[in-house]
Amino acid sequence: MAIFLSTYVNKVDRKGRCSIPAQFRQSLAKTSAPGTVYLWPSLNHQALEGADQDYLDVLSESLESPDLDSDERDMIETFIFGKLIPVSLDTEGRIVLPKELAEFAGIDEEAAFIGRRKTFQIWEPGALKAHEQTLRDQVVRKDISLSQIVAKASRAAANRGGEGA
Amino acid sequence: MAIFLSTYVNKVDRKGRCSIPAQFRQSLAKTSAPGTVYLWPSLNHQALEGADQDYLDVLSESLESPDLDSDERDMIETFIFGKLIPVSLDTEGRIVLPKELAEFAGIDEEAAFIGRRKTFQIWEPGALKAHEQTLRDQVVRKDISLSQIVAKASRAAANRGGEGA
DNA sequence: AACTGTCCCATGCTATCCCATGAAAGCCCA
DNA sequence: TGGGCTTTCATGGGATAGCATGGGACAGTT
Repeated sequence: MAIFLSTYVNKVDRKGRCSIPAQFRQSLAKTSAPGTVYLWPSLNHQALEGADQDYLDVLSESLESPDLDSDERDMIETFIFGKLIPVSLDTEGRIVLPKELAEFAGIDEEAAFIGRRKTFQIWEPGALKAHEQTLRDQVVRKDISLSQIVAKASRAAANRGGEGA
Repeated sequence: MAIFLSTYVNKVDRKGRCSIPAQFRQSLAKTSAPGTVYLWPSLNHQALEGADQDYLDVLSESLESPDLDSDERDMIETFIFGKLIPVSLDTEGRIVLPKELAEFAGIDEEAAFIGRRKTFQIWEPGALKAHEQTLRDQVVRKDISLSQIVAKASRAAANRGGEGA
């Protein structure tokens, strides 16, 4: 599965085309479908989410879980798989941003790709900046620190008995 | 088995014909009956459900399971298999929407195809929009996020005895 | 002979492919 | 260490093929 890191801002031309950052492409190259990325509107932000085939396979499998209530399943089927658009890269490594997705995210001339490990997001750069500011305020207000989070997670994993991912 | 993704809105001409989205057709091409789709009225919505031959085979087989109580079996046999209409694609990849089904879903000039992985739905576009709005409100109210659902599902899978994805 | 449903052909639009250009970054050699 | 060279990328435009859509012809049916 591809890993996406860092942030890149690329232009969107008037055909709606946009280069996938070279780093992302290198990561995609090792997946089962190197020439395709999957895009969908984010559930929680005015932004797009993206992932590779392998990630979606995992997601698809987790939907088979009987522990999910049918509301949640219906929602995911409608909002993720129903909105999912497979987009293929051209020989230059570009994708065409589907119109409705670009509109949803308010993307016009530029698109900010932000890596989020197994997935990435695509934002209108201004909206991303605003969003980051909001998050940063929360960090300050809640006094969050990285080492604290790591400590908390590993303590919880230990309590579960050790097989946590 | 074919996988259906994304949403497409196509016109219905005055003969009742309607193009199956090209992506759906490509997916159908790999199934055991590429030129046929099966349609039936949805149990839960004013919409149509569709699938390929292979999916129905699986469904049919699962009806043989002794774990199913007879009410459920009866319901599926009556409302799915009893209402099922096989529809064949013409050389342009179009189907004719059976009148009673189009009426049931309130489809007149346009039809929205929404992929749901192994099946798809056909909605009157306005009705679909309303339905999506309802679901989106639920997402906000319940504060649902995708990563949360994936985490929940994979944790459940681990507890069932697997070693976690 | 009229009607319904199927098949085939025509058309315009949109998306996909291919080639060209310019800038930036890395590399090599002096 | 610095300058020039090469390669990689991002970006742009034009040509081409695929697709959605519409109309007409033909055949089967009643």
